Amino acid sequence: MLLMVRKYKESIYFGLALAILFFIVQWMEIRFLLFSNNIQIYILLIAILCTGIGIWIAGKIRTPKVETLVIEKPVFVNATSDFEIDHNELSKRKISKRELEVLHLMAKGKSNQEIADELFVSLPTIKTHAANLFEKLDAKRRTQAVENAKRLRLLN
Amino acid sequence: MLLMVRKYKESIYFGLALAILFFIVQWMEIRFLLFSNNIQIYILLIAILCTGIGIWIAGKIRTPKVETLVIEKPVFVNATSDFEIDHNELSKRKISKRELEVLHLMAKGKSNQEIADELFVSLPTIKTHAANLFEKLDAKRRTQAVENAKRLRLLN
DNA sequence: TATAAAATCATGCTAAAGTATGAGTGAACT
DNA sequence: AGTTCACTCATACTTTAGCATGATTTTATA
Repeated sequence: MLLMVRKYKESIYFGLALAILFFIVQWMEIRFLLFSNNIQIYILLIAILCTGIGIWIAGKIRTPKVETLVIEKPVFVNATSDFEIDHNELSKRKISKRELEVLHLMAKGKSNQEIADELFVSLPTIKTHAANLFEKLDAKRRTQAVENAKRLRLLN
Repeated sequence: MLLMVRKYKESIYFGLALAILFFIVQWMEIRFLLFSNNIQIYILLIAILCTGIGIWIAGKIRTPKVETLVIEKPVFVNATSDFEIDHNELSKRKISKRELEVLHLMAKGKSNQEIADELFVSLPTIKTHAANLFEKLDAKRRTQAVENAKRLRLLN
């Protein structure tokens, strides 16, 4: 309960402010201080007041514009400097030789057409290989496939 | 004159909005649609509306209070080659901070739409950044851009 | 306070990527 | 001989990427 009060503090304040406003309105009506024939001015005051409240609320609830600075912290994991492909991961994911070949060329930034030309096969073939790779690497796009493959040590 | 309009654009908009609001009020009064005996509900609507407007205005006129958030990103490297970003290459190619940000997300395998969502900007904006990046990295495709960036030590 | 640079957004377009589905071929294995 | 599997190709389709161009707005800076 108390936690909820804290969490929605601003909203509750706003509600309270509105409630108080209405008591004032009521009171003014009763006292005949309300210039009912000139309601515009009255509404103007409400409008300006509430706009002010809105600005105040915004100031309270606004999230500060965060500027992210990424600091790369090196973590030494493995003293061997030379890359070695993870054959275990390869067979676990049932990635074929041809698919790996396509993956390599994809990682080099080649287009499907370029890969097809390089491997002397047709464009649809490369697309099939690519689709199979995405499936096997849990990727939706080639960039993601390459990224995942590097993470899994299938590429360097 | 025109400059003033520009400078106080938000205020002018607010004034105009208020004016329109009053015309509506006037019109409702004329039409007898205004529930004058149940004015509280009416005022409630005005109050909520204007609070919303206030929040909107605050969002527009707020000074960007930047707060730097430092994220330590663990980078797995082998002992021989620890990665360090080549700031020289960055400035030589005039790659801006925002562009580098986009490049990082591209390297993670995100789509333009995902990048746009993550950075709270529109899709065309990301496309522009991407196009500029390709130009600056001598790349034709995003995969190639990422590959080149890694080669130039702008990414790891 | 002008000016330049960076960042944003839009639109209309073409090219490429990706999806879904089906199907043929040849090698390897039992 | 039959089965499995990698590899190949195709067609039709949808989505995303990328290009060109121009404009506005922010932000930094001289």
